[in-house]
Amino acid sequence: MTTISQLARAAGVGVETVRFYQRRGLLDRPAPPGDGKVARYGAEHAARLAFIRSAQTAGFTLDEIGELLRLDAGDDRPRVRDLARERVAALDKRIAELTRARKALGRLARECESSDRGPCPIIAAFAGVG
Amino acid sequence: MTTISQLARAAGVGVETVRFYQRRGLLDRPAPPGDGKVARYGAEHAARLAFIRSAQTAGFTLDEIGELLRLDAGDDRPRVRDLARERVAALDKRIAELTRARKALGRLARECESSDRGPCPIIAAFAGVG
DNA sequence: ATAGCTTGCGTACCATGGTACGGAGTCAAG
DNA sequence: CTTGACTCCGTACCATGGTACGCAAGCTAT
Repeated sequence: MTTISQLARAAGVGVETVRFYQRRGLLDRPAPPGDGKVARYGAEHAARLAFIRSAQTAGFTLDEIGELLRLDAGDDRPRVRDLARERVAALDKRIAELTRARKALGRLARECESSDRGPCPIIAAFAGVG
Repeated sequence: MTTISQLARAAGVGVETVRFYQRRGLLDRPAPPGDGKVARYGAEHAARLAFIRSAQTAGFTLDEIGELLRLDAGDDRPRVRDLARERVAALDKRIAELTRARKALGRLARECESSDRGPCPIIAAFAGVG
């Protein structure tokens, strides 16, 4: 049983971030304290927080993570798979976009470095000249 | 010489977006109209707008694009190259992150699909069980 | 000439994921 | 018994890239 700041430190996030997740409905607020006046957090809170951070690194948005958490209780595996497939497709799309941008820019940077004569190829490309 | 809405349509953006770029200082406002009362935009505005959209697809932020536009006037090619290299590095980093996420999630999705027995591997992974 | 569409302008709002601040309460140590 | 550290809570603010709204003035078609 820990306090909010210990919970946050253990997960590598800020106290404000924990509260933010609570407001978002991703993380329970612990039961109001009975006699002691500071609420205590337990292992289930730490696990939930770890889940959120894990899912985040897999590219899920907080809204999607909220849905995954609700799904965690039930057993709607087809829905979980749909979410995962959607996310994989979105990741593939984004990776392809970034890869295109990276190649184009890398090429321009090499061209620019290869000579200082004439207009800068990078600027020229954006200006539609090249 | 066109109106703002024609300029926007030609570039495939909304009128509000053109105004947004003007407020950001990326795009000039045309000279106040003399006798006719509607301001007219010329080829240089269209070119500037195209530049912005181009640089955006290369992954530059609007702030960086502002700097590129200022650099376009001068000839500080080393600075342009620095910006391009920074952007390439950032793109590489982001691509690597997304690729990691994509692989992990793709693997989990396949595992989940291969069997409906036991807990869902996707949820289990996020929960730290697997 | 009058309705209705654009223009120009400022301001407010959207999503996304946080971060910061102010104020009140509680707790332990000096 | 006061200081400092921490908690709780709401609300406001940050960056990023727009989108929408409201209003007045001018343009155009009937």
